[in-house]
Amino acid sequence: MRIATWNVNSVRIRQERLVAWLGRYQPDLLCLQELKAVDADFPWDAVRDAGYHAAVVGQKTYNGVAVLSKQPCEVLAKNFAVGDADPQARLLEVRQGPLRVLSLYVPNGSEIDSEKFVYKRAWLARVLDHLDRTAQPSELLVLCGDFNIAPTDLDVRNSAAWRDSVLCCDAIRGDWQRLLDWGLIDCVRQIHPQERLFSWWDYRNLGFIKNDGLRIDHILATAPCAALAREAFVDREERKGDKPSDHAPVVVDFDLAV
DNA sequence: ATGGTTGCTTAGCAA
Repeated sequence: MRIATWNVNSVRIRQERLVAWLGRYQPDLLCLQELKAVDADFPWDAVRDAGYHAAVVGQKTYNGVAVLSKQPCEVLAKNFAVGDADPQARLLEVRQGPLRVLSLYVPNGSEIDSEKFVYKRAWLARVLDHLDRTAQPSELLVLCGDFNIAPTDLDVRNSAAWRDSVLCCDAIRGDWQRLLDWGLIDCVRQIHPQERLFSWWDYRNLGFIKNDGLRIDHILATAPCAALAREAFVDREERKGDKPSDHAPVVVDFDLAV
């Protein structure tokens, strides 16, 4: 079973690339982030014609997440089920057989001394609360998405420059550690313990040309699920060419049938 | 990480 995650940065402008990528890599499940479109503007027909079902939580202008799947999925949650309603569309949870999958778009956080960073950390705390309430580390569970966290300096090409950013600071890496402590494993790092792999390059500053990259898109899995991971890669090629997303897709293959 | 770029929306925000 191939599971992938990709921040497409507008599903409408990336429609052609998305369909081509589905055809090329044939994921069983693809989690998307930053749709930047309401449900009605999602490219339902193109995705269906590519052979995929879709569950979508859209939003005008910003955010928006989806899960595309070869087999139909049952939607378990759109946004957090308890507490104040999150006005931003950043979470979608689905089930396919014994497997539960979340597509997450963690807030970026802007600057460390900002309300947005407070929201980012509170949002991550709500993810943990969601896991505590609804899941167990012993089940087959995968969290996919743009976490806007580079877990270690190995995940940052120019770590000194990014050290005190919202993607790399101690506070946010502490929040990442709490996800691992809950019982989640970074599948890409498990398979490639020492490789410099990046998933995002800023449009600004010629980030890709200079390979000023960070690994902030992740596939986390519970131990029984991570034990089935066989292969993992970042599709850096997808960042090239005309009108790429600023993120590349991340892929993990599991010895798991649906 | 000043600016730089991209996307949505249509001047300014978010990333």
